[in-house]
Amino acid sequence: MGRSPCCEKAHTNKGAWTKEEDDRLIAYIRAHGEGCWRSLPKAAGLLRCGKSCRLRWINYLRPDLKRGNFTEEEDELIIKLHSLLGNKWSLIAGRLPGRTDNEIKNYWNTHIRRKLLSRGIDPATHRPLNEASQDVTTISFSGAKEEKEKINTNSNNSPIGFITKDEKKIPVQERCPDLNLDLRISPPYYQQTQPESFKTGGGTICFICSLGVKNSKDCTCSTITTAAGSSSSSSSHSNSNNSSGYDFLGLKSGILEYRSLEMK
DNA sequence: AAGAGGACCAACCGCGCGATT
DNA sequence: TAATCGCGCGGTTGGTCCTCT
Repeated sequence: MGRSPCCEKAHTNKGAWTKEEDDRLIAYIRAHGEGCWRSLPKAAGLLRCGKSCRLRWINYLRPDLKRGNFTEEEDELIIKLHSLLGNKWSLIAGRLPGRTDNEIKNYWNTHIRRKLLSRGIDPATHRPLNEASQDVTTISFSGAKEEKEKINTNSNNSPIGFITKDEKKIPVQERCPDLNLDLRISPPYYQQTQPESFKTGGGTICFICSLGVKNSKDCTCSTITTAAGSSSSSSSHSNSNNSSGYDFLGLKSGILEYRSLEMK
């Protein structure tokens, strides 16, 4: 299937953006909103391709971006999410308010990779380095049992650092030892910036909506408040449930089929 | 002071996917 | 049903800054 180039490369600027280009882009998007990236450069008077404009806006110019260093909490959350999702930077970014996929990707490659390596963890598999030679490609809870013996031989290496006292009593380490279906984080950033049409009466939105998916058939906004409020935790290391808990990644509600997730 | 090498990060590139025609 | 469009994603590149020798 053929594919036309995204822009006339001969007549577009490349490389670093100038202040003037930034100003033009910001002014245009303020006036007309995001979208139609293909036609935006011409309309905004920019000699850039649409993709370049989109990237510049999303990664650098968006007003809601959080600049500055990552906090320790963000570090740990990224590690946790990466162990679940692999290199799905956009999904990970969706759970970190004000952070972009590109920023997280860069941060992962420059900081967290080293951090994990220094802990003796393989950044690709989130398993101890001396297990790294095994080809682990799929997250599987049922597989934990089968690997029990293998893993027991490496019990001197603890996984990513989220193990609890209770878990230490049982020398079984799952592939994703911290994959807690009750895992909860604070409500996503989108909740605060959602247009009114995305808010339910109680002000809580579902996972789908939190990712910015509009009018999805999977939207459970109408039921999530009840579900979150009535959920109970069976995990030994879940935090104390509160009624504002968030259905992390939609695992509890079954929106995300975590068993089919694959790690690269 | 200056050069080398590494770290960091903005930006580019190619591809996949869903929507549209 | 196939072709095309437009967008978004993940991988990679290249320029700049920093640190070390």
